[in-house]
Amino acid sequence: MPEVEIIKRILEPQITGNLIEILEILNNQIIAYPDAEIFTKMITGQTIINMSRRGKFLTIHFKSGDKLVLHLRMTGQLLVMPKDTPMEKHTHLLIYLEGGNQLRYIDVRRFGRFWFFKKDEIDVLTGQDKLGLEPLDKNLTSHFLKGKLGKRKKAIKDMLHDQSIIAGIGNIYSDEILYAAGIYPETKCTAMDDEKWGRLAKQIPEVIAWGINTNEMTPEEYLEGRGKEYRNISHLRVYGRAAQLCLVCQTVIEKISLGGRSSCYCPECQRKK
DNA sequence: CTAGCTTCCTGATAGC
DNA sequence: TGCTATCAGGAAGCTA
Repeated sequence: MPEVEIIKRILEPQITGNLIEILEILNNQIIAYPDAEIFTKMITGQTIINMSRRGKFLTIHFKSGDKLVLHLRMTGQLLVMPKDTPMEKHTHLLIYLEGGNQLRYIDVRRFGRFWFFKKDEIDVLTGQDKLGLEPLDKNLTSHFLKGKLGKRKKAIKDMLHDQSIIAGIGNIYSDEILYAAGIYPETKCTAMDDEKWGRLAKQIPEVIAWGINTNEMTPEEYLEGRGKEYRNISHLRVYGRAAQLCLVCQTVIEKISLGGRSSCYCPECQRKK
C-alpha cells in the first residue's frame, strides 16, 4: 500500500486535466473487463479529473463519471513519460495524453489488471467491494482486530494479508509491522493476548505511515529509477534482511516460510513466547 | 465459513 | 560456461 500511495501522489498531478487522445493495448491479457476492443473505445476521448487509491487498487476518474480501475499486483509499473521515450520490454499499455506525454503500463510478470466501468455500473468484479479497513482508518483498533481475528486458527502474519479485514498489507509490510510490534509471525491468532492485539493495532498505522513517508520521492526520482524498481527495499528494517543483524538488538535476523511466502523476523525482538 | 493448495509469469540467483 | 531448479509474491480459483 505505501508504494501504491506514492504512485498515486506522483501520477495524479501529472495526468489530471488531460484528455486521452489514443489508447493502445499491446497485450490484451492485462485487460480484465470489458474486452480490449470496448475498453479502448470507451476510454479514448475521455478527460481525467483525478485519481484515487483504495487498498492496493488505483482508480482514474473521468469527467464523464466513468472510471478506470487497476491493480499493479507484483511487478506492475505505471509511469508518465514523453511519448518519444524508447519503449521498454514488457510494455503492455500506452495511453497518449494531450500535450505529448504518455501514461505507460509496464509489467514483467503480467499479473496486473485493468477494468473499465461506466458511470452507473456497479463494480463487483475487482473485489474492491469486499475490502476491509484502510490501514490508517481510526476504526482499526485493538478491539476491532481481536473481534475479527481472535478466533481464527491461522498465523497472525497470514491474516494480515487478508484484504477483506485490512486493505493494503502485503508480505513486505506484514513483516515490518510484526517486527515493530514484537510479535512472532507464526503466532496463532487464538494465542494472541490483549497486549499483542494492542501493539498490533498501534503499529499497523505507524508502520504504514512510516512506509509512505520513507518512500516519498520526486516525479524525477520516480521516473529515473526508484519507481521502476518493483521493490524499493533499501529502507526496510526486517524484510529481506535474513542473516543480517537486527537494528535494535544485533541478533541475527531469521527467515522462515509461512503460508508459501518468506518471513523475516528477529528471534529476540519477536519471541515465540 | 475457513483452511490450504495451485495458478499465473519472468528474471535473478544458486547449485552442479 | 551453461544448464536446470528454485524463489520472488498478490489474489483468484479451486477443493475439502
